[in-house]
Amino acid sequence: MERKFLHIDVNNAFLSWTAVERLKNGDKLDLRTIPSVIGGDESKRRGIVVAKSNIAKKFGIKTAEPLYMARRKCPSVVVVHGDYDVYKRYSDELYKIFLTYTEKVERFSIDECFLDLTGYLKPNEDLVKIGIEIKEKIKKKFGFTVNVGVSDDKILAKIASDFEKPDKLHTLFKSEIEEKLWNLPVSEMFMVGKKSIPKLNRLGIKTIGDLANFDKSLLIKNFGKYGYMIWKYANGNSNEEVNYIKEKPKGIGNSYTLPYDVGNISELEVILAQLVEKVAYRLRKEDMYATVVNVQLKNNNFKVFSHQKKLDVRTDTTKDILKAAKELLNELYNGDFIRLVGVRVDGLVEKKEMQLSIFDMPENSKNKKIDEAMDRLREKFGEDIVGRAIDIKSNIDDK
DNA sequence: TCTGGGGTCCTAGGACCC
DNA sequence: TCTGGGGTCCTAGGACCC
Repeated sequence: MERKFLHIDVNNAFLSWTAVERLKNGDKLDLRTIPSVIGGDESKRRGIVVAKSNIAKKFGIKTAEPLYMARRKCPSVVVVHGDYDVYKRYSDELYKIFLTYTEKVERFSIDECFLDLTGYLKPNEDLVKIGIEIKEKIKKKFGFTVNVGVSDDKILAKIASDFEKPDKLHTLFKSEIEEKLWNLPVSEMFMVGKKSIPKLNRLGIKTIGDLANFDKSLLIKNFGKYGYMIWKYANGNSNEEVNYIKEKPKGIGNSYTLPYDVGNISELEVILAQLVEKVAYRLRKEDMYATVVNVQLKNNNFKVFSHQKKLDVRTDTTKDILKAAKELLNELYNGDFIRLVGVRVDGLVEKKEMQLSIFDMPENSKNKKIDEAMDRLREKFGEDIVGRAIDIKSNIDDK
C-alpha cells in the first residue's frame, strides 16, 4: 500500500512562539516584522543566535552564529531571550492537534512532528488536503505558521517541508524526486553536514542527483554505513517508519559553559557537583539506572575531551554518579583553562522490581533517602531550590 | 563585545578471550 | 622467542540533528 506521511515544521519556531506569546500578553510589536533573534546572554558567554526572524535572515544572520556577528550584519537587530516553558507549551498543543488525525505521531524535536496517515484517511480524503487543513488550523488557532511536507517516504516528507518557507505545503513523492530534488546541491541534503560536503565534492558529487546515481558500493567504501544511508535518502527509499511510541532516553547529560575560564580543579569540582545533581535528578525522574558515567571538558581553545567509565553496579544515586564523575575529572584534567564542563550518564536501563535486593543495602538506602528528599524539594519549589552555586557564581561575575 | 545545549549514532583501536 | 583470526567489550572522538 502506498504510504502517506506528513512532516510538520514550525517556521522559525522559537522566534515565532516568542512573538505570538508577546502579542498575547499585550505587546504591540510583532518580533516577526523586524530584524530579531532569540539569543543567549552574552555576559555569560551564551551569546549565540538560537532562532531568527525572516527579516534577520535577509541580513544574512545565521542560526548558531555569535550575536556580535549578527549585530555586525544588522546593527539594529533586536535580541530576545528564549523561554523554554512557553515553547514546551506550544509544542504540546501542536502534538494534541496532530493526534486528532492519527495516533502515529512522532515528536522529532520540540518543533517538528512526523505523521503517518497510512490507513487513517477516509476514501474521499486526500493527503494534501489534510496537510492544508492542519496548516490553516494552526495558523488560525495560534497565529504562527508551519511548513508541511507531504510524501510517500518519511525522509522525503522531511526534505519537502524544508523547501520554500514560510507557511507553505510541498509534496515530494518518490515520483517527483528527479524533478524536485536531484537538481539541488548536495549541501541541501538532510544528514549531509559541512564535514561531508567537501568529501562528497571530491568524489564528483555536487548535486543530490549525483549522490542518488553514484555507485552504491563506492559510497559505502568511502563513508561506511553513513554512505549507504544518504544514498538511500537521496533515492527516496529511506523506508523509515514513524516512531510514534515514545522511546526511553539512551543517555542524559547536562553541560555548562562557565562565565569565565577556570584553571583550577577544585572550582571545576563545584560545577561538576551541580551538574551531577541535575543529571541524577533527571535520571531518577525517568525511572532508570545508569551504567556509564561520562565527563567532558572544553578548554579555552575549544578543544573538547572526555573520559567515561562503566560502573560496576548500575545506579541512580547522586553520590555514586558524583564519585565516578570526580574520578573521571581528575584523570581528565591536565591544567588547561576550561570553558565548559559536561556530565552525562549513558547505557541507561529501565528499573525493574527484580534487582531491589542489591540496592536494599543499608548504605544504598541511606543515599536513596537523601536523593528522595532532595527530589521532593525540587518538585515542590522548582529545580533551582537545591544547589545554586552556579547561579551565585554568575551573579558575582555580573557585578 | 568570540563561538549554547541536548541528543543519537558510528568508528577505530586496544584489551581480552577462545 | 618472528606470533592467526574471530568475536565482544570498552573507550575516545567525531559527525550530524534540532
